[in-house]
Amino acid sequence: MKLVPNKKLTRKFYTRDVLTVAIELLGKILVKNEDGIILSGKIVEVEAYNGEIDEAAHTFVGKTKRNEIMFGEGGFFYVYFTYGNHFCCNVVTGDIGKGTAVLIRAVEPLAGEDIMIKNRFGRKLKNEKEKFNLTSGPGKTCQAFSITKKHYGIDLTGDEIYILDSKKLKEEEIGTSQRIGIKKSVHLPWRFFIKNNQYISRK
DNA sequence: ATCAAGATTACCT
DNA sequence: GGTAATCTTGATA
Repeated sequence: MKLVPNKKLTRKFYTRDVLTVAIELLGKILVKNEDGIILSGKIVEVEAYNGEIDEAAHTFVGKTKRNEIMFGEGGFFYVYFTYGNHFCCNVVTGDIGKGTAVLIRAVEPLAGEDIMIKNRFGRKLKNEKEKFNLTSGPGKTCQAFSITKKHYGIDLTGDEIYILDSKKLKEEEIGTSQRIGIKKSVHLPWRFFIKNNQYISRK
């Protein structure tokens, strides 16, 4: 797919197969622009979820109030709350009715890193090592970006939360593994990450 | 109305 | 390496 560097990804990008979108989202730039505060990060780790064949997907059981947005058109934001503490954010993919989405598991901070530090720790960094604990997981990323239920259903082709294009990664730069933290459909190799990146959640 | 599980994280040994 | 914390959601009655 032909795309222009540093331009916002369009609806067409998102309304494709979930695995294709998941892999191509690596290296792209997640941007949040709210109340004049701009936060951004390079996407370095994702997971694909497909309710049609994947028991771990929230959409596997059919439509509920929580997963409704995942059954809509691609290019919308699916945010959910889990384990009593954490939000996780996803990019809905495919056509209406598919129930597929990509979980953003980790990013590498770009703009607004100082604000992310404040959002995560409420203080300054204690050491250099702590820097890599900023956004190295789905819950951490949402906390750093102040992403909550309030952002459920946002249109990613809009101006509040969106994703910028970037140069396509080479195949050898991308790693694949089983997904993390699930108990069903564990075998599916649907986690994708940028090899040797310091911000991925696990080796 | 009640209950069990969960796409996690931080902290412990 | 292991596990407690914490509460929304979805299922069952």
